Amino acid sequence: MSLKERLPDPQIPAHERVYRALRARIMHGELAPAQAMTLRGIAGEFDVSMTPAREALRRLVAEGALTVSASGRVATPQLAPERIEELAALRALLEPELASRALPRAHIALIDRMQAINATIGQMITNGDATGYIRSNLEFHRALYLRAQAPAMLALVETVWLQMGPPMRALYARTSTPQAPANHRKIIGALRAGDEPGLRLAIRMDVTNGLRMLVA
Amino acid sequence: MSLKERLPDPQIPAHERVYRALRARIMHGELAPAQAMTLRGIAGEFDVSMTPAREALRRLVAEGALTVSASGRVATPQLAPERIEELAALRALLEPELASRALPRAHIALIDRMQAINATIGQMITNGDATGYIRSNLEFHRALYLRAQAPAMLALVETVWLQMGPPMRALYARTSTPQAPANHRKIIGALRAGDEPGLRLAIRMDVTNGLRMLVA
DNA sequence: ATGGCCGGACTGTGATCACAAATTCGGGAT
DNA sequence: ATCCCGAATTTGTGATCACAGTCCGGCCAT
Repeated sequence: MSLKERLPDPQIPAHERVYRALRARIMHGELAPAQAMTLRGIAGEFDVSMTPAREALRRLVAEGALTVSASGRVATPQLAPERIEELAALRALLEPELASRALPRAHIALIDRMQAINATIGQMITNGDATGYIRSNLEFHRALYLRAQAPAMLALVETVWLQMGPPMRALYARTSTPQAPANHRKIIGALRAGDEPGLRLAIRMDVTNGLRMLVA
Repeated sequence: MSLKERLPDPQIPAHERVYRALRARIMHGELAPAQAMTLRGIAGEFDVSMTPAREALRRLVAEGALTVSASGRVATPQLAPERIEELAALRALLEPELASRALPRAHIALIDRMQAINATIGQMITNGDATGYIRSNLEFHRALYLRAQAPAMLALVETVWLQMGPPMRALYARTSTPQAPANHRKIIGALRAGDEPGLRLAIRMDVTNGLRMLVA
């Protein structure tokens, strides 16, 4: 053995696989704030060596999804309330712009899909599935923003989502009555009506309502 | 020799040193678009092994400063005009907000410093120092935005600056009459007057004027 | 001369190891 | 019981290497 043994590695590199898995965990709120992780721990969990594990972690640190202490230890960040408000302000700034750009390209099929996703969100709430709720919620927004044809802007918003992952988890640990579906219905309504100002407002409300619950 | 030989490595890790150097190069427009680089080349240049070189490059890729081909080669991106416009739109969206938040905290010393930086910008222009011009220009903006107490927002803007580095270089290779100082004087004036709407407008004009030159 | 092909050099990926710093934990003194 | 200190373990950093895929050169056939 030792230096060969390359079995199911078609196309996607190991560091990418680790990165995607960890990123999903963080964004969907599966990790609590200030949760520490070690290179060897991650490497062992994904059955890779330290090298790809280190690359994946470093990449997440670069995106602000993880913080690194002075000694090099990495952990999910413990955000101060002002930082959470700042991230929410960024969402309130960027997402209406993305929605506005997507509006002209939002055809019926998209709106129907968003409505379906919104139904899924309702199910997640009744099931008490916090992770599934967060994931579906982001999927709802991403489905719309993808139509904006603005990859750089979307990438920025996604890093903001990433940074809000752990706080979101902490939120759903204490409260349990999200009102996202109602806001989302307003978004869908504005889309149907082609009402650009209404859409911007609905998006902003949806984003800042989530915030209000987070810091309250 | 071989595995020891750790001479002047106090505090700052090798991968960080490489990262900072490359980041500055890119952001200040020292690298042309579509400029390729190799792991071993970077490693050799900074007298480190491939490992820290790889980490530095991966980090820059994560920030959008570099692109990686399907085969793993990294290079500075060759941005399509729509991408450049998108980045400029992001600046126009984020920077007025940062300026607005900095306004209440902008004391005289800061304004004086910005005026001094603006004078330096003028020198850079007369000297024909493109890199120095870009660097001073960003320094002017960063000096203001630092007062906004919004680290996440500033970090996002800086990654946008990073992505615009290579195109900026390409710009100053063909034109040579930046009008930044005039816009900057308007910014300083609005700061002195405590005029928030005027400040937002001046910032937006400064940003979009640079764009107009970029795509023209 | 030109177009396709084949070989070698080059490049990124991942594993493994040496090393130093840091963290942790247990025992002893107060 | 509490605090402190030192040793053992754990942890990140960086170097080196094997390997496979890619890229670039010249060479041969047409």
